[in-house]
Amino acid sequence: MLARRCFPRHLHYPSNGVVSRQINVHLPPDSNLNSLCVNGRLKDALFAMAELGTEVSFHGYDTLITRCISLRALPEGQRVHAHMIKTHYRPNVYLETRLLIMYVKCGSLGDARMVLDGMPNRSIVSWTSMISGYSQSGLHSEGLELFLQMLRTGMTPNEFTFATVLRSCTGPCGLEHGMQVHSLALKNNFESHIFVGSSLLDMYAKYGKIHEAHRVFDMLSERDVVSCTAIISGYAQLGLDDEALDLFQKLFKDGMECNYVTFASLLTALSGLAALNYGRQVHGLVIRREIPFYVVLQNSLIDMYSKCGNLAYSRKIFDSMPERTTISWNAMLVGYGKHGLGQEVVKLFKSMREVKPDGVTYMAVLTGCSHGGLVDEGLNTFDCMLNEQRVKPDIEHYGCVIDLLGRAGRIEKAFNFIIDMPFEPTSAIWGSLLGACRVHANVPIGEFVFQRLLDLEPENAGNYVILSNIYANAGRWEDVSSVRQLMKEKTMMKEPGRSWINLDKTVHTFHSGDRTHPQKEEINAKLMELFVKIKEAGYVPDLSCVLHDVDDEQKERILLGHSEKLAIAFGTMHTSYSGTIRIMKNLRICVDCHNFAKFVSMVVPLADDDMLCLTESLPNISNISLKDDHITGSSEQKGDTSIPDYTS
DNA sequence: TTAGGGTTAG
Repeated sequence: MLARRCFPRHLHYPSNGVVSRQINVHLPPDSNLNSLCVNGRLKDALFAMAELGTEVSFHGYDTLITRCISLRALPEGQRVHAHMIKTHYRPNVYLETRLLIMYVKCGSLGDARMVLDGMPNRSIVSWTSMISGYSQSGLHSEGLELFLQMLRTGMTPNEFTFATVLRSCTGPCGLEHGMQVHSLALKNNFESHIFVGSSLLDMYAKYGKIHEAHRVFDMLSERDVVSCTAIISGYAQLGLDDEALDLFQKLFKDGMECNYVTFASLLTALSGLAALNYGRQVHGLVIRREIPFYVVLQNSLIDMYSKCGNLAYSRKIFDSMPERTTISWNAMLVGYGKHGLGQEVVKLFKSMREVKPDGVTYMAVLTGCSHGGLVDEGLNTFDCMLNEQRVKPDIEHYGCVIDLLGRAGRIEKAFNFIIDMPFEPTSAIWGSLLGACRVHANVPIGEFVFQRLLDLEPENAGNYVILSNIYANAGRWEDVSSVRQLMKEKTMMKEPGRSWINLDKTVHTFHSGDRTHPQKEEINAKLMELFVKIKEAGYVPDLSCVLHDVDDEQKERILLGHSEKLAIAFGTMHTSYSGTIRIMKNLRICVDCHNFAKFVSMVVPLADDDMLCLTESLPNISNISLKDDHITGSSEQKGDTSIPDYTS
């Protein structure tokens, strides 16, 4: 078009008797490089480049490098770079930066750094691209070091640089560095920039500074799906699940945009809350909004259903996945392990072919074996880990083996394993063995372990309680008194046991021996009714769970007052017997309450539907909708379109 | 030309 406009009008249309002049259009010699690249003929373009020799222009090189970047074509990119050197072409800052970016995108950081180091002049884009390369490869200290080097040259970072370098603020000194970068961002007026702010709040959340993270979030000049997801995820990753859910509901009401990452993060919070109803509705929302079921989201769903007690549904999702990552397998293995299905853990692990196990996989298998009582399988797995040497066991893996041996009653073997392991034992390791000493009544090792724990965490009341438990179990009531006296002197208080149940949007909390609930008489009557029924079914109270020197009748009474039993009795009073009673606890359940719950499940009849649900296919949950500021199920739907629940 | 959020374990 431009060339045409340059020609005088009279030369375009020769009139009769006038001989037209021959027009020669002078295109640059490398003009065909662009069309070759655009048409996907990179190899031909490179051949043309070689033929052209020194006649390749700035635009020609730019076209070639851009194509190499988009194709992540490293060898081809190297040929372009080599051609520049061979023909003594002197690229400008822009073109050298493009070369650097090509190496970064192709994962060749060493070459990228050589380009940067050889640049006589560098732009902010050159620096930022190199820092970004380091940050994306997890080379955080290199990224930070380069950032400092950049500052020393007097270069001022821009919003891209801040958003990038904040990702490198991780590890032991990351918070300190991050706060310094934050100061600099403030000075340059970038704190409220949406990309910089999102990185900042994410950095603070990852260090547990959730208030600072939220403050940055509130300061943002605008909000988008990434910044909203980052703050929700920040709460969820810290285990502040209620807060994550509340914030999601608020932002959702305000019209926040959601994508698969938002829902994956939200599902993490719902898993922590064991909030199956919300989890189901999020699943429904994902379907209704036609959010793509990327692997990350499916992994979150597997985890949510298993943590909410709906393991069969996790497996349905797992089996339906067209593609699985190691995390998908880990989530499923963890699910089986948490449900005590050790055999399933081992079976699934053995069938794991499509992806390689990682450290989390081994943790899941070892804990699964530990909870399922599969000692030999667990030890074999650990040996396998040592032999293969692909994943190096860390102290947590050793901890799992100690737990495995301890739970199985092999206390001395567990003790020797601790002594021989290549790590300094932590309080968690000794704590695991102390728990095993309580279960398997090993007083001498228990006393030794308690002394080690006294050195490591003298203020942990739980260790004193377990030791007193060990003494109580051995009938050494004087020692029990001594330990309790020691606790009193140190003014230690064990966190009291507490259970709660969510009924009709109200949370009912019970403490041990609670007599404060308005329905205490009915609860007590129901408790006695259940007690009689389960005793007939074979339940025998486990009096060893009582740590007081009282007679057996008194021990039974104390056991019956445990908060979870009160919550169970209350649940059966108000929940249809065909439904699930879901109780949350702040502490681990005692053995007697565990047995109590199992027997109650046996004597309280389930409706046939619950049993049938196990074999049902994925139900249609597209009718589930969001109403007002709460996520609720639609009351207008016909038939049962909810995801079935078979956890009772 | 350069940038931000994500799933499993403990």
